[in-house]
Amino acid sequence: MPDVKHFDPEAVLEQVERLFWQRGAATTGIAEVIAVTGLSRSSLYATYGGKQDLYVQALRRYVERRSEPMFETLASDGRGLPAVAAFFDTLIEARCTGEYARWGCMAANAHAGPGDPQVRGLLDHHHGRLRAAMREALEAAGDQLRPGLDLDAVAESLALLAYGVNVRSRAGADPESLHKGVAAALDALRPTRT
Amino acid sequence: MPDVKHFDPEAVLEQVERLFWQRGAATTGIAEVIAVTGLSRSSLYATYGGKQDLYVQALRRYVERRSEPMFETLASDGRGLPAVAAFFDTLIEARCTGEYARWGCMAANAHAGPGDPQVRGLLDHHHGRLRAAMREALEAAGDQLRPGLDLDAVAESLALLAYGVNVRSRAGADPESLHKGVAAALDALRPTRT
DNA sequence: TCTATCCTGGAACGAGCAGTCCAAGTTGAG
DNA sequence: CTCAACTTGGACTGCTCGTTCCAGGATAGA
Repeated sequence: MPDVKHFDPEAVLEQVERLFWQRGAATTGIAEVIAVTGLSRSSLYATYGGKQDLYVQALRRYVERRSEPMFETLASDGRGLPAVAAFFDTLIEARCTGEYARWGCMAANAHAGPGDPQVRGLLDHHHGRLRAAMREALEAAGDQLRPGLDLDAVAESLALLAYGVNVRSRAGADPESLHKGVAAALDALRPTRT
Repeated sequence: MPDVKHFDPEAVLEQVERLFWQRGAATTGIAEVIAVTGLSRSSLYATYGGKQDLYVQALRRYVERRSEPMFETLASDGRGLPAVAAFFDTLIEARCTGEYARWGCMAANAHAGPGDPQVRGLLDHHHGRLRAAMREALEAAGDQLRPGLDLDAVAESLALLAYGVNVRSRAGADPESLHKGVAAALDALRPTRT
């Protein structure tokens, strides 16, 4: 059965992911996808389906291959607040400098689009994973935290803060301001110095 | 000079604002704008220019007429932390229930679009105003706050938090979770109970 | 070598897009 | 009343969109 594809579907999907991540789904045409990936319309539609399917697959890849590793690092770090701080440092660095500067977070960006059910499912999953990882990191913080905190609620607030960082970085926010804001949020969690 | 328009440009602009706010600029066609406003292509293009100009004007109206009043209330309240809490309560209520439920914040949504310079200018202005209002509210908090806080940094962190609320609410986030997250962030600012 | 199968390239399609243009209508000034 | 200025409705244009389709090429098994 000569059914061997002439390209690597995973590698192509990564290119597509980057295109949609940077430019957004609505403002990116199939013609651009073809130009960037180099494959033909037939192969594209045969392999991935239509544009919306393609976008969903790209977003899924982003959540699984880009976000999830960061979440796992955060959850399994074990240092407590320094792990959370490192997470935000890495995030701000990635969002403001280098190859992906001003691309924001593809999942955060996707919130602005139309409310496709598949997309919403991915976004809810993404948020749940972020919050859970944040919560795990906080559980390891012990007495680095002031007493009496509701860790679930704090995890939620830090997850929301991360969305803020992602959103503002896409508009070219000053990384120093972002660092300051994050530092203030984390400082407030620490016990009062005695 | 019979040059009286047959419609109220301001009222039309509000309808356009709501359309772009809810559906986004890229996914809204001029045909929809015409259908909703009831005016003709000629009048639309003669009055507002092309689609991008129209979007910028709608976004400007949103920032000036929707966001700014909330910022002014926050800045001039004078109660301190309760004012900040009330701001977030109102925000979550507006984002999750009623006429504008799941529309998010038009300015936050605009971050996901292409980096148009005019749009970016509006978004930077919007963020600056939010942060400044937050800072003013915090200055009135006095000893409601734990000592030693950097108010600028805290204001930035609360502004970022607001973006998180706006973004997640568009995906239908549970308002209770949002309230919890906000409450945790504000609680952490208070002095340790003695 | 022959054949069945599947992938590939590119032409073609209809729909929808943003934007232009002009004849017709309306209104205040003279 | 007449005219000039301006708005209005809607036909029209050229383009781009996502999607379909098919002839041709490549390949593995018989």
